[in-house]
Amino acid sequence: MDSADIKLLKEGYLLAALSHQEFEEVLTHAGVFTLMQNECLFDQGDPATHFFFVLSGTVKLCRIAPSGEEKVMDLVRPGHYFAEAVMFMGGRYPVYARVLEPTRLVELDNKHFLGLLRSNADLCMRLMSTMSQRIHGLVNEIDNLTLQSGAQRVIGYLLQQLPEGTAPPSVRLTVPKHVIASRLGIQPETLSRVLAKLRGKHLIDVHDDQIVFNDVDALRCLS
Amino acid sequence: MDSADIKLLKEGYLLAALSHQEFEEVLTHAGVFTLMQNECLFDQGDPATHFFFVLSGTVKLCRIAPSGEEKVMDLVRPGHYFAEAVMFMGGRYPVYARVLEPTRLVELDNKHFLGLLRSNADLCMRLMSTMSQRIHGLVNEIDNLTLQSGAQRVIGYLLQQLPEGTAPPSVRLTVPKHVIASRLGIQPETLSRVLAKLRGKHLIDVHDDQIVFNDVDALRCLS
DNA sequence: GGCGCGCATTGATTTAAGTCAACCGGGTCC
DNA sequence: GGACCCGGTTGACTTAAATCAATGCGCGCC
Repeated sequence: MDSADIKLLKEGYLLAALSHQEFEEVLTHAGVFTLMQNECLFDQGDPATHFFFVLSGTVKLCRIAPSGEEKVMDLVRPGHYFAEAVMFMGGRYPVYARVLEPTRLVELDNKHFLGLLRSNADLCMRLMSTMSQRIHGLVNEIDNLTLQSGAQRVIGYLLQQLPEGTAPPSVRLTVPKHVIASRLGIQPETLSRVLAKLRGKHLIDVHDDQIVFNDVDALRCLS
Repeated sequence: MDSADIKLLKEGYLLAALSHQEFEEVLTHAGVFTLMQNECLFDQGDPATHFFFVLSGTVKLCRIAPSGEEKVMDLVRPGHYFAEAVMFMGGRYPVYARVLEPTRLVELDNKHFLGLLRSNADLCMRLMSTMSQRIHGLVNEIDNLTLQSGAQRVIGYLLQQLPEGTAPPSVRLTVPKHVIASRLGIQPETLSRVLAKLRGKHLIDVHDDQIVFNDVDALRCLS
């Protein structure tokens, strides 16, 4: 773990609650490692012993239906945690985790971290805050899935990816399109058609994984 | 608040972490009141100042789409909390709350409770545990919405309502059917048709809000 | 180069669920 | 009693999205 990594981890919202000494202690209980493209971190149902922080790369969290098809529940990017809530459900990961590209991760030991939580109210507050945000995100997700059309979800997703103040406004899709489709709860074909339609209306231009927005406001009011 | 109420509240998982003295103090900051059928507790977007515990009755938590249609996010029954995660999102309720029948509630003051959390690690642990369960529930919900058919969701819901070891196995729908439909993300007509179909296959019998299961195992393997 | 493979796109078709409309039975109110 | 409303059911029809199938394209590999 180089100094940039440590900086990223330390500045992540959660651990900012720790004193220098506590942070050092966390490091002694933390593992750092790299997974290669498509490697699996844990399977749905595996005993949950750690939670994770992404240093670089992308992690895909999925559910699999009995029928075999999979639904991407979340895509985790550098600077974010995942599976930290599982720590309290005592048991098993409710999703499986796989990386989409070479990905470097920090793993934090649940047992040790629970001990730390007992002695640090600030840390508790921060963890509760992140969990609460996650809940809010999931509620929004359900809202989207039940009250919005596929096209609206696509537009919402694109706008969400849009960084602040770029001109011309554009996004780069960093994950394969079929993964985005699953993330949005639609089929790849449907995603393709939605993008084609938006292109037809000259609201966006698509060049491979690069999407240029011609009229952000118009898109906003469609979502 | 009579002694049965106090017992229910005290035995609810969350507050069991409190000493007798702490519990008494919580009571001094807690309000108890009754809402009549269809009364609104808070609106989506209202500033969140309290969270709640249901003593009796049923609370409906909803989102409203721009189009005006609503999606029931959750139905909260006696012995359970709601809106406790909102406490950390600083701000506003992400759903609106309305009661389906005369309902008695305990309201707990966010500010005071946050203070209590700072001084009581056990309480933190319990709250994190309930939040984590909520997350798990929401993940399952998304799974259901994206990977299962409407019929499967109906069956799953019915089985979930089924109490342990009743013979003959049956459930009583305590909320109007159109509310259940919205809860499941389908239209009332669809719910009606699914039930009719199950009835046609002699898997269940329906008499108004009473549903008798003729073959629980067959239903289980359909869900 | 030629071959195969995976991903994306496009078209044709199917299907699950939504929409629209009619009807029924139970409750309430005049 | 009759008029009304509300919730649920059922039927006819529409529609959004899934499915199936064909094609194209980039890429690695022998």
